[in-house]
Amino acid sequence: MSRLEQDFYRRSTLTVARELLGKQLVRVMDGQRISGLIVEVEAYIGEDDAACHAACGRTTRNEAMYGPPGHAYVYFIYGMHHCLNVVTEEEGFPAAVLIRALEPLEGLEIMRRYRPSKPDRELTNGPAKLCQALAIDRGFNGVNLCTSKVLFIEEGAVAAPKEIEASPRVGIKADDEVAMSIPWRFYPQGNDFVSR
DNA sequence: TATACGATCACCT
DNA sequence: GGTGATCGTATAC
Repeated sequence: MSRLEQDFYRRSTLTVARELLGKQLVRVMDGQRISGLIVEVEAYIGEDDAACHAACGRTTRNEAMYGPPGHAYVYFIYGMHHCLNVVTEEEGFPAAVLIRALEPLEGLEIMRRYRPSKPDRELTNGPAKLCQALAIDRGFNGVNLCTSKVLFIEEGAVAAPKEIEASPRVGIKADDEVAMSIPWRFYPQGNDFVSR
């Protein structure tokens, strides 16, 4: 299966977000593949996007978003959770796609070990859950997904979904009418592994 | 140095 | 449907 090249990420964030659906996120641990199909994403684009971490300008936290496309942006939130993003567009422009949910494919037994006493459906159906299942933490911030041996994205094993739903993003401030009304969350119609 | 809060989850009712 | 956990980061003093 071929890995996505940097040119894939160096495009409009909305295009990258839609096309990431159906691709395969792969984590390699001790020579073992842990992977899943990407089934839910959200786009965060530029300093004008109030919901984007870069809305307040460049800081040490969101540094990776300003970096070259195809790199990971991993941040820590709520004192206990990690979330994984993929940096898009040209270097210097802050934009990224948040990976919100996966459909588990390989390494299920390892995911279950990291998420004890959880049914398979809840292994990776949320941004912090999938990081837990794949053992992704801030150490992966800035990793180049085009060259890394332990974290990357491949062409999906199945055809890209045809029917894509778009809706407002989750978890952003309710009083921000503009950010709330932009439908930049994408997922395949009727997929069982999308978060709620 | 101190404080407030967040792109969430799990568990309670 | 509501709330507590828990801490890095940004911002203010």
